[in-house]
Amino acid sequence: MPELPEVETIKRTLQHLVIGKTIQDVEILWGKIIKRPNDLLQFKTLCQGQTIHGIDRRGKFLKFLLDEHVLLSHLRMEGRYMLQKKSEPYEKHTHVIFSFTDETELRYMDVRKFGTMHLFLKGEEEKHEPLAKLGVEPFSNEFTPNLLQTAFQKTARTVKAVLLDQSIVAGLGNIYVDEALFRARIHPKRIANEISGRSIETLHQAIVATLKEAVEKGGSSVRTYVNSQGEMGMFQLKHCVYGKKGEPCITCGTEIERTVVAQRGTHYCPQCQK
DNA sequence: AGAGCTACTCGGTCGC
DNA sequence: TGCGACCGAGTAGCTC
Repeated sequence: MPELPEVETIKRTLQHLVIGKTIQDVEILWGKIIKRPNDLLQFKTLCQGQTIHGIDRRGKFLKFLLDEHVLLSHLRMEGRYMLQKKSEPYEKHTHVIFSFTDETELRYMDVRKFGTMHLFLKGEEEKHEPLAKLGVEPFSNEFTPNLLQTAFQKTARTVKAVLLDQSIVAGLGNIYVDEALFRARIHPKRIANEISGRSIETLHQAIVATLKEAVEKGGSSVRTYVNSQGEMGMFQLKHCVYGKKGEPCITCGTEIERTVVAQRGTHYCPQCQK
């Protein structure tokens, strides 16, 4: 489940692999991945001949910077990119193939077929869905305890639901919300507008620290997730609560519990998190 | 009006 | 072995 640290890791890996390459052709084996433009032939035609000049990240979206266009790619749960030789056979679940003018091609694979791609003219992408309503980047100066406080004050949703809301902070997902809440010792079901300013400050620090450590470790490898060079991220070794149901809390030894909050499986320590 | 739900997209996995 | 429930990110569309 690529969240910000995994997408950041993939971005850095892909930068080394595809910057400077020119797209010769695009093959689309599962059309529903392409959300914009509507017409698949138009998507192909617009990509053809364009060179990849850079790769950015916004929230959990990858941004491929082309000559005239920007290609947004969201991996959802299990999307992956692989740079492979054209001569290599397609692996299972390969859905979109960007073949370059050299002997290689960038292949998008996705077991769940949930991933999306949007193509925009440069500068247009921030004005439309899916980026238009995206919240602040957690590593930017805009992400402050004050911003969290303002968002928390005006809602009776659970703190977990608010942190998963991409229109407030972009890039947090199920794993890192659980980990950040554990670090901040806040129960995931706490109501956002009932959390003290001091706790919000702790939570803010916990979010930034958790994400920074995860990026340094190359993200988490959950299920089949592998970055585009085939390496496994190592942050899952650092998980304190996610996927640890029944295991002792590293702080107090109490068994980690699993519940459902905001329609998501949620792991927490019933002793430490209040 | 706007906040906050639910349905929907998929297929591997798991439990019965 | 077969079948249905489940999971989950983001958004459309619904309800209250």
